[in-house]
Amino acid sequence: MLQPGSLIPPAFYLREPPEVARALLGCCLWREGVALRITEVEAYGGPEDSASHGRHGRTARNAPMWTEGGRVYMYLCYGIHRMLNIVTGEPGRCGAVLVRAAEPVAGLERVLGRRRMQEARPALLAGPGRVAQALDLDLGFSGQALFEAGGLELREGWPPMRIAAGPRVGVDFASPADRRRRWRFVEAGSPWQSAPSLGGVPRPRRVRNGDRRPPE
DNA sequence: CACAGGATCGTT
DNA sequence: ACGATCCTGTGT
Repeated sequence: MLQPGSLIPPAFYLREPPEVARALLGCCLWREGVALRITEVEAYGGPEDSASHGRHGRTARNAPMWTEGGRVYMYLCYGIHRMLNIVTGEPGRCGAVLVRAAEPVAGLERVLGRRRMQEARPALLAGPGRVAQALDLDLGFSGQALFEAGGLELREGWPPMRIAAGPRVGVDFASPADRRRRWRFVEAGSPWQSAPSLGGVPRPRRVRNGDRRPPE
């Protein structure tokens, strides 16, 4: 039987988003017997980060990004998917980390049911929409404190051996500099990550026409 | 008040 | 490659 690690204290979150993002790898999200070990994250900053929801200043939707670190910011993406973000920094500062992939460590049956899958393959939890679905999170979780027991919690897990960094996914609308910023972090070598893969685990490529070479 | 488009995913 | 699906942010 797996023991929950200890709750992560508020001070953990009081750093810049990329630092918190790296530290989140290996930590476990717990809710109602389900535990997911975080394997992929992305850092987002304040108004100075043109890829961030904070880029236009504080609004009704993104207000949780300005709250104290360790709280949740949920939003709806493409009208369909719910995204789990972990707020960073002091109150009044804007920053958050998007949880993009995880590895199941407890409550697998319930996760399989929510994801409508028969067995645990990487697609079970590879992608931010899938992570939120596996934890059955909705927008009402915005504002929840991860450092308080009950509801959704963040607890200690097993840190990665090595971390790989790359550019963030799905931010083509941002400035060239912010697009290039390497604020996506994954556990190197983990199969539990979304596409495109980082850190030396080539995802099986679907090739259209026999033995055509992939572009450089 | 209209409208464009998005920190995605599953299927074709 | 595409459609789903809804609400935010911006402009008039």
